[in-house]
Amino acid sequence: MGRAPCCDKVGLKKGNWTLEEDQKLTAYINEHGHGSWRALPKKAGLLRCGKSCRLRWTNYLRPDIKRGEFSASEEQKIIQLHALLGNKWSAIASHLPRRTDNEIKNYWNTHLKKRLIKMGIDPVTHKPQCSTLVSANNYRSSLVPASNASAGNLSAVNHMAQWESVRLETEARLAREAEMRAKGTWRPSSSVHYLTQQSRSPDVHDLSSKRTFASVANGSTGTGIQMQLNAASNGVFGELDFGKLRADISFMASCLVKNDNLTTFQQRMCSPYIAMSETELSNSLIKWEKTSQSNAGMAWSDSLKLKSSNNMNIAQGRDSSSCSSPSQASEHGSPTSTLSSLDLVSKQKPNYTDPSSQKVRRLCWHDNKPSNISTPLSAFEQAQSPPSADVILAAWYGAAGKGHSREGSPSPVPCLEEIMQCETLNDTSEGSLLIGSKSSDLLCDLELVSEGMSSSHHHHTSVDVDGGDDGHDICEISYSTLLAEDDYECEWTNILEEDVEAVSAALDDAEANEQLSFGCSMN
DNA sequence: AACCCACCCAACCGCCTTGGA
DNA sequence: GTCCAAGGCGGTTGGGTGGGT
Repeated sequence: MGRAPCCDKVGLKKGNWTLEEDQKLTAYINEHGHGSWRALPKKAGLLRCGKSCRLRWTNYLRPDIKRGEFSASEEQKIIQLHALLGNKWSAIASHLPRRTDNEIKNYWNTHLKKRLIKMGIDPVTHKPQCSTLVSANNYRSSLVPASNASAGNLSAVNHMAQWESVRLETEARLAREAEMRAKGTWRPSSSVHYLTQQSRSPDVHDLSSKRTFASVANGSTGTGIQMQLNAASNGVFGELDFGKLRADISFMASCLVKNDNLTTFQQRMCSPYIAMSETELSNSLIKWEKTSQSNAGMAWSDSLKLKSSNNMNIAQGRDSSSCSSPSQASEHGSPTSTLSSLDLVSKQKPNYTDPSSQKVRRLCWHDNKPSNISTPLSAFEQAQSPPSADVILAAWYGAAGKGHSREGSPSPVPCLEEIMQCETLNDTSEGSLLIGSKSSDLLCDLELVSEGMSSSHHHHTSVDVDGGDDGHDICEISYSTLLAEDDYECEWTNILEEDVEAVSAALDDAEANEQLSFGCSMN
């Protein structure tokens, strides 16, 4: 038995809509809203089925839809999104404001698909159908800004797609979680691994007193990052299994080097501001790796229990990010740079959601920059874009390798924080930092909720991991600014109580069973 | 002018999902 | 848990259109 029709179609009109019908439908919806689509045609005096009315409205008559030619950037976006999502037209449409899924679908089928085929690109896989290098390059340049295109290769596109996919999934996840939190139904992952009580530093505040906490560290074996954030009342950060972190970053970097994916990495990280060549960066990282072995035993065999001394007096609403220079940051209480460390240069961020209250933080080498990483400081001082991959990698390495780099800070955690916050450099109020790794079980679903750097904004940072098709896992640190402060406060409260309970219990269990250990080996 | 053909895209079809009873 | 209505979604259709012969 076939499916029953959506409505009784006897006597109903089909085919193209007339102007009169459009006017009737528009007038009715403007006055009454659409309500039940099934009932609408009768009420509106139309001899159409409800479904037909709905489609006509959503795809054509709705006032908030944009019609007409697609811009180059829209085309580029459609191709990118199609590479990630396939024929998920509604999902694609959700990233193209005011465009309907139907319109995008049609445009794809009639224009873009053919264009790709002409270029020798399989429109399904987005990979070259044959070795038509010129066409493939054209394809790449249609996806990658010109400033980047020269440095990349086609694999960059695929990786970008994977990364973008992760980002989209993370966005969706965060949205889901936010919704759950708003409903008070959110719970941390059941497979949470926490640090043992013993591993916590005395200077880390007791969890139960934390103002800010929302951490899910989905523990697994191997090379992942395990973090626990015991957010102090005056800021963020607590403990981190830096042995694993370092091992993972090290592994990641070697994979990147081995697999010739640094270009991809650079592109995704920093676009036009790539100060080092791929070879230069590879060599630097390898060299650094060798030279760092000597102190690795000490620096990485211990679980570093950390409290950020770079917590920027958040409780007082101050932080170094609101300073216009490192020296000012220092005056505001942030520690000064000592070793070959990172420091922050804050600059006013253009086009920010709230320019008056937001500052841009930029990572740069302040002094004693590692000699084997030739990052020209001026390039970053002048740049109006996120720092390049070498700086970020160097930041991780610098942080990891030196153990710590700041006076008064026993740990590199501040550097991690800086890396996260560096994402505020993005042109929008949200962004992400992505790190690839070849470990198949790279873990980590960490979420940090902290009070924002300014009094009027809260920042939401998370780390997520997902697997790429090519065997690489991708760790994403995403960042967003939540502007709906009231909602956020509500969410915040909900999280706090639940998490304190959950984490306390987890800590107790861990302590009792000695399930968790830190100071993982480096291999 | 008439015909053919390829192309475009609005609209349709049918399956799937969701949410309420 | 089941049923069902409503809406969402993606694949496909077919009428309109324009260019070529």
